[in-house]
Amino acid sequence: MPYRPEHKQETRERIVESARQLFNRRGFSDVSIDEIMSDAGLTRGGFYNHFDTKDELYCEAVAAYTQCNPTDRWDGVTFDMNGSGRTLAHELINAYLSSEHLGDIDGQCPMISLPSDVARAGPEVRSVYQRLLQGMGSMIEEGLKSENAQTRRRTALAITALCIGSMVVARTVDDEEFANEMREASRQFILNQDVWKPDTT
Amino acid sequence: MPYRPEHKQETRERIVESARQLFNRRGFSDVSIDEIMSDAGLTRGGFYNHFDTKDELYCEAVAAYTQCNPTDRWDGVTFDMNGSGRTLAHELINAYLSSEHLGDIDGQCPMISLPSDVARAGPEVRSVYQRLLQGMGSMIEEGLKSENAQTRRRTALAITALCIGSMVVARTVDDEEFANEMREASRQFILNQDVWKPDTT
DNA sequence: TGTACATCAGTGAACGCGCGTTCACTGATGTAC
DNA sequence: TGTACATCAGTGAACGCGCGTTCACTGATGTAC
Repeated sequence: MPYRPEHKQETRERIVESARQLFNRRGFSDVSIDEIMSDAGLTRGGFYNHFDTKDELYCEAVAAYTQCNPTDRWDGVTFDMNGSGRTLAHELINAYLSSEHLGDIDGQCPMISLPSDVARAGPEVRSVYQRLLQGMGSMIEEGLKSENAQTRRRTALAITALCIGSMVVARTVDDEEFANEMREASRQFILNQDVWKPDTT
Repeated sequence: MPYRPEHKQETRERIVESARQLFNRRGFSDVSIDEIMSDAGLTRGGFYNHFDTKDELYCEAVAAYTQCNPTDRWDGVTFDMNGSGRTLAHELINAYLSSEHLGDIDGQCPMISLPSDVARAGPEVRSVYQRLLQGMGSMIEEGLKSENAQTRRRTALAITALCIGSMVVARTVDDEEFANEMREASRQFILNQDVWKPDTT
């Protein structure tokens, strides 16, 4: 056994992390395997020791985001309201719609950076993406005051779409001021809705 | 003068229209000039009689959508509520968030099909895109009841982000039922807001 | 503790292919007579 | 009305390049003795 058993796994994770960041920045098609491998401190040829095809890496890179707890990921960027009675849903929304998250292209949620790419991708990637989406929807739903279940679910879906949509749109424009106006308008709009659990307002 | 003076312009428009549809379907990078030209009934070489680079065509293809009146474009898919007191904003939202618009990949608004591509594109494309965005925001703002101007503008921006976002997200998932749930939940959420001009409810 | 060895993660040259772009040409067309 | 011609939109072979993928190899490593 020439290398420690964890060695190969660690290299693989390094490749996935490089890929995730590069895909976030420039999409799937415009990033080459050469670039990913060299970003991970390796050379082209080794890639196929770890993956069968570039598509397989694409799935893993999108899934990689799911595997971290979202609160871990956004811990550094939550607003300073800790210790208050706010729900997880509020923390999530404030962090998700923060200017830090908008600027953090490498660390950004792939639902913001990759929706068009995923819409054209194969069923594996798309189902990974849908799981992310439903996870976010569930977290938001938990913060809503209890009316009938269908209303809650629908409201949660709409708010999820608004969180993602405003950030997607904000990322497309060059005009940074307009981008932040869009982001902040959406954040206020969501928080001002009369749908949240009473202890969160 | 070997051809009618409009001849070249017509060919050019045919190329732009083919490009717009193919980009909508598969994005900028994954569509080749060969495909576009052959879709327009032409061959590769002629492309450079009309455009200097592929990027120039990209700008025109996104802009092409702006040049039609949005109400013209969506006329065929508006809900059957004509003659009622509904505002243009309501018509727009119902058409934009219709299942017809979700399914019409070729004719779909480029803000839905291309946000990730545009986020990575050059400043020309991005500014064309921003104009589309602001146009939609203005149309929605006209349907809002008059409070102070800033509140109106912010509300309009959030609703714009939700219209686009829910459709972007709905397009990414394979599960058609979930996609339509997302779309319909967002549509209801928007129309149920207590922000619209009284004559529209 | 020191050495010889088998393993396999990583290397880098090479492949075939499709791309954006170029260019010498062709032939359909409107015009001049 | 008929013909000869100049124009230029459109053709298709060719280019150089970068891509995803393959493969014979190398050399760092943990293990056996």
